[in-house]
Amino acid sequence: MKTGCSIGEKPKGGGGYHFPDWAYRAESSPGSRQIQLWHFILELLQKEEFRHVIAWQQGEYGEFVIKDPDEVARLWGRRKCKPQMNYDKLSRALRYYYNKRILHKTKGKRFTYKFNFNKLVMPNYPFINIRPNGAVPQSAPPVPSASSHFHFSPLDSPSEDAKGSRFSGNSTAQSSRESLNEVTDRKTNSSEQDDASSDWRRNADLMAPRNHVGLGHPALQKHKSDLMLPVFSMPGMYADPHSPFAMSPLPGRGSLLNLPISPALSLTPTVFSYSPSPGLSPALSGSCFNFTTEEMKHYLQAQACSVLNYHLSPRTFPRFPGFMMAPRQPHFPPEEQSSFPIKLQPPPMGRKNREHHQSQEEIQITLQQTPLATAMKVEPISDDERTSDDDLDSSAEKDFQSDEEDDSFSPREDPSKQGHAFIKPATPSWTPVSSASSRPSYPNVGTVDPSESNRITKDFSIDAVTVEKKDSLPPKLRLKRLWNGDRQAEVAEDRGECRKVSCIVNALRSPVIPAETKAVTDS
DNA sequence: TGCGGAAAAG
DNA sequence: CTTTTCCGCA
Repeated sequence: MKTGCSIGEKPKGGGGYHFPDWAYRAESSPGSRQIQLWHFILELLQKEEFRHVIAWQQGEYGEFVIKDPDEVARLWGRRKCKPQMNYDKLSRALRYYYNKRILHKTKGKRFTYKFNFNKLVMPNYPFINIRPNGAVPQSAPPVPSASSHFHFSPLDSPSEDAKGSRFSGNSTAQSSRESLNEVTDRKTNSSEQDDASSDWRRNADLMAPRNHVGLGHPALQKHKSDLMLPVFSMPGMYADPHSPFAMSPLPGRGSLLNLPISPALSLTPTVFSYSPSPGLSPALSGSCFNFTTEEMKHYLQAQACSVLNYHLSPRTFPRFPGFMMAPRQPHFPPEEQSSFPIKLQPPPMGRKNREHHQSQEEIQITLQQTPLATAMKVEPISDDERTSDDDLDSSAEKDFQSDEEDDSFSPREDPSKQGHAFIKPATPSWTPVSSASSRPSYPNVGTVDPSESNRITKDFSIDAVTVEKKDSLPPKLRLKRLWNGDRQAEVAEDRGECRKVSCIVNALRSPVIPAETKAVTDS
């Protein structure tokens, strides 16, 4: 049973790490609990075992290459119990991420895609991790430093305006509090280069870019409460230097991030996410994220924030405790699982039921075939609620599954025990802003390349539309709208959740909020 | 190869 | 909703 197919496994309890309840909540994992493809990809990328199949592309952070498409598809199919899976299908799923801005294709490079970190949160991030004090865990290879600057498209930082102060600037090592503020602020600079030292804040902005733009939509806004990402420190985790997840070697602030979320952020969906498409403005085109370690760190933090703010697809983030994976990592037995029969699923159904059902038999797969497959890290929470626990240890049997398995943790424990810091979202203090409805202006659009702009425009439209009219939208828009809607809903939930937790954030953010609100309103 | 619409499944 | 399945189009 791999987890994949089966439902939940129980975790084992043992070692578990406990995550806050909210981590287990449905809200946290919206929708289907099933693992999402991007998450799966990330898992593969984290494991060395799969390095030959899929790996981070050097040079560009977040960019990865599927070296063996068929294998990846197989693994994915296995995980989802879709024996018929192939790269064509998998890639379609990947393409759906384009609009969500979770991923984008690196043009010109075969089988190469890039995560849009602006949108994703990587809980695992060590950076994020926070130790109370801070040190950063080390291990990670440095983030690439390369060139280092972020180049974001102007889009990202749409209007630069905005909020004004953006960051104060200190260095990285700020207190978490500061972080919060920063986050809150969004803004950005665009691409410029910053010095390394530049703040990540700016980076943060990047993440948040959309806010401005979107700002509006008061209606939409949900204010999310402040959330904090849970972070764990896990040394060792992503060692891959190319991995965006890599830990930062830097000593910096290690503390946790608190991620406050700015109300404003939340709603707007991604309008500007960074999406470098080649077509984009020249500057953008390259797309890229290059950063120094520090920057990366900041960036990540910011991202985290942003994610929250953006509220990506709901499913996207935090919910997975697994994701956070704590310390478990050390053990994945690479071995493959032996063969275990997978549950077959019915033949492909696909679109209109095609007739060809192949025999399911084929389906039966022996997993082992794939040497690669192995334990993967985490999966999202197990499907069932059971709480499981985590499996960290579960080794053996589980392992086999491990590749897919979910890790669950025992719920409700005090995370602190673990040593990881886990932060829950704070309750929001502010009240929702409201509604000023204004249509957003579309700054920068001009700069964008057509395709991109197109997209953006769409988004904007959507937002606007959303605010005003819901139903009339064309289907596509409507979908997007829904998406947004979802988020809103989540927000609400989050709040609740947040409340549970104590947070720090509130105080900090207050100042910010007003600004945002104002901005929105003004528009 | 890659893209994205459409329909359907869960 | 997200992903799977198909498919037609570059």
